[in-house]
Amino acid sequence: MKDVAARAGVGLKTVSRVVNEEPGVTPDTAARVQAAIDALGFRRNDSARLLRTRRTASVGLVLEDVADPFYAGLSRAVEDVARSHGALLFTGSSAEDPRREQELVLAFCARRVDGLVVVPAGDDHRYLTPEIDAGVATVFVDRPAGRLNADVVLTDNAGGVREGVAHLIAHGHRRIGFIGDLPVIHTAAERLRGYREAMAAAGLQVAPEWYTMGPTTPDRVRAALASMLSGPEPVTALFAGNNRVTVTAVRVLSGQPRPIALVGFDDFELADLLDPAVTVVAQDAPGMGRSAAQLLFRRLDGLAPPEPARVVLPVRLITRGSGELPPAP
Amino acid sequence: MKDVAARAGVGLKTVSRVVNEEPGVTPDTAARVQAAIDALGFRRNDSARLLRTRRTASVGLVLEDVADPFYAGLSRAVEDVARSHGALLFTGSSAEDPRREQELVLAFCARRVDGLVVVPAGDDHRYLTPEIDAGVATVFVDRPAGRLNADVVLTDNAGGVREGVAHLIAHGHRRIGFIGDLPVIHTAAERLRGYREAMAAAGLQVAPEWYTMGPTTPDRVRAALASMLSGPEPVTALFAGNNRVTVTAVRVLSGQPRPIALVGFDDFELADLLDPAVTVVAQDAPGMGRSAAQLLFRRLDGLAPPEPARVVLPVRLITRGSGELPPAP
DNA sequence: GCCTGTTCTGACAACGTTGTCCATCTCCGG
DNA sequence: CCGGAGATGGACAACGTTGTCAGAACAGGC
Repeated sequence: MKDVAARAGVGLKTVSRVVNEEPGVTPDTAARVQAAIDALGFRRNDSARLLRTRRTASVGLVLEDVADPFYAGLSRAVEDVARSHGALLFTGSSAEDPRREQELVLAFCARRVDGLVVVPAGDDHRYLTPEIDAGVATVFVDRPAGRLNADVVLTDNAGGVREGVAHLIAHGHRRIGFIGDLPVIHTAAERLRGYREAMAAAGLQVAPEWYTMGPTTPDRVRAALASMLSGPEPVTALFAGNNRVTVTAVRVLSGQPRPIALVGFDDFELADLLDPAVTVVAQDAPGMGRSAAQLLFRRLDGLAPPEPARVVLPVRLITRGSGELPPAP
Repeated sequence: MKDVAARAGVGLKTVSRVVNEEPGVTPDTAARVQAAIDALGFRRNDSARLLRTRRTASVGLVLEDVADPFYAGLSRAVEDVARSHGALLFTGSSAEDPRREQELVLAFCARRVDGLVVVPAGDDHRYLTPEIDAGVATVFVDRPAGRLNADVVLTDNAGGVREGVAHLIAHGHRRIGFIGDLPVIHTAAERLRGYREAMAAAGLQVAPEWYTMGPTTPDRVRAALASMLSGPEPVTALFAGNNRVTVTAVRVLSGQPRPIALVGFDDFELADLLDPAVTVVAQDAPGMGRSAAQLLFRRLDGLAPPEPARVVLPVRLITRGSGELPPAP
């Protein structure tokens, strides 16, 4: 910038004014400065600029795994909102590891991001208190923060499962299985709650071998399903607690002699092309990302009330066939 | 930092030394400084640090759409490599719009990222020359840069299609259709070339109505397919030029009286569960991301030879059934 | 006691911008 | 011709770090 000023024969500040299109520069000198800029190939250093202005125009996004289609959609929505506010996006995957999440979050804070959108892993986010007090706007998505009262955008997990399970009950099922993710994951616990509530609301007892919570690896899901389908009181229908469970369940059930009804949480591509097509409780990933990001920027612009907001997005039951199979005799 | 120094009764530089774990500080003073840091909740400002050291420890990733599963996998791989080198990742989606790509790239450069991984949109990337000359390491992925000789990591698109089409020919097909993306997209053009070469190699003529290039919206794919399947010489097999085409083709073909053989470029989840299961030419998205990022960091560490590298990753034909259907009589 | 070398420590000037404030210049009305 | 307003331009000090260098403190050898 100094070089540009020298070449154009003006002061440093004048160059700054031209670069920022501030008023108070005659067209004549502006042109001279512009020529010098072009000649020297000058590019403003935004790092320095942002150091001075104390706004970095960037936000950090921490989620479980960018490669997961659900988070990929969420991520894109956050990006779009950020762009519309002129901000750039730092992204990082926590892989469901609280330490890695903390590392990422603190790295973002050290870079002085204006705000943070976080899909929290782990159950204790008090480490964020000093950062939030220091002014980093923070919005949690998909799950609430642990031991911290902060903005959060959620899906109606329990309600969605209730609806899905009620759907199975309405089609005559009484013995319904549930396979969920690790119980420490908030969404997984909520979904289990929805399952229990729906069964209770219909006056149905839940046998302990009908539900199981744990890692959603294909092997474990396969084993869990096998044990639900054998025994004296085999289930006639299954509610799959997430995407990965649903896919594995479809694989296992397609090799099953009796048809087993299935409803899955979270929609996925091609669900309608399978045989039978898979009924799902669909959540709106881009919608969650959008809400979270919008809330974040409202905070940054000082347009949100001081107390933490809690947004719960509705889900939608998409009936496609697999949930409408009658119970095998 | 000044406050910390004052509170600990030491000089500014000593605090800096403690924070950076530089040698030459007595344990005694180090402890005093640390206490002051904790008391004041001090966090080093990395923006300022990086302004001074002239290394931002961050790289920019520009791709078409983070929400696309292919790029999501690529993105995650880049992130992992970046993390292992202690760098943070800026992400942005170009939506296949050259102007938006340029905006993103220049914004990243203005932030002085150390390097750039770009899935190029458009056909002219000369705007990057000054940035590259200024020292921003740049690696292109999936497609080469337009009018610019730079590092690039590609998939063997033409070879993959040749293999897929040869597979169809081996199963007795002679009239094979091809539906590809916009011809300005390098990968689309390469795949068309592969199709032509495979047909020519087998001594087969290609009727003009057997192939078509354009936007891969469901409507257009549907229309293209309809016209290939009608007429005096209907195709008996189809090669789908990408993911989205394959999915639409599966939808259309499932409603078709005669079975039509199908091979798609790029694998997708559940391809094995469809009926018939879909044969694909699989490319390795994480592998591409990894290669590109590794190449980038080798450049940054000065370990790569000066001339631009060109890496071509192999593809893999995964036979599942849809490509083995015999031609309808 | 003095010199030498070895630790430590801190002042100071960068890094590349922008905000503040003052100096100049031009133009107009009185 | 003068005073003042309004435009234009530039000097300087931040922003929060780190690299350089020189000084202070301390020990050891003669």
